[in-house]
Amino acid sequence: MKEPSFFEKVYQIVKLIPKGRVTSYGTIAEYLGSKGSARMVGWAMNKSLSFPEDIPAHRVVNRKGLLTGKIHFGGSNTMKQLLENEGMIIENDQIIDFEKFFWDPAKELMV
DNA sequence: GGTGTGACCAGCT
DNA sequence: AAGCTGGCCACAC
Repeated sequence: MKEPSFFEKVYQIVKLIPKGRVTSYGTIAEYLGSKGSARMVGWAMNKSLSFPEDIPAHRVVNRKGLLTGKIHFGGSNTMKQLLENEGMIIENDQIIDFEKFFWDPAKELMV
């Protein structure tokens, strides 16, 4: 059988993100072995919105903890609402204490 | 089948 | 110091 593509791996990682945690595109890309493919991760999220699967794309933000992808959630602050619903604080489209909520797969999955 | 794009990141000018 | 380009891989037209 075929191995999961970079694209598929991204979904696996995102779905593994625990509630109340967030991660960045570059981190996922780096974890997959392609640090420079950070763009692919975000782009994969865009497609995930069209997929019937439950991809918590709102838990994935950029390196600065900025909700760069909220625009694709409909242009509204839907992404912000989801994150706040999980117990985090968002201000000016930016996650407060981003480092504290940061979820690193390389550390969490690697035990 | 080639070109362009894409929710990024980091380095160079 | 800040702005911009390059790079990565996969999909859409």
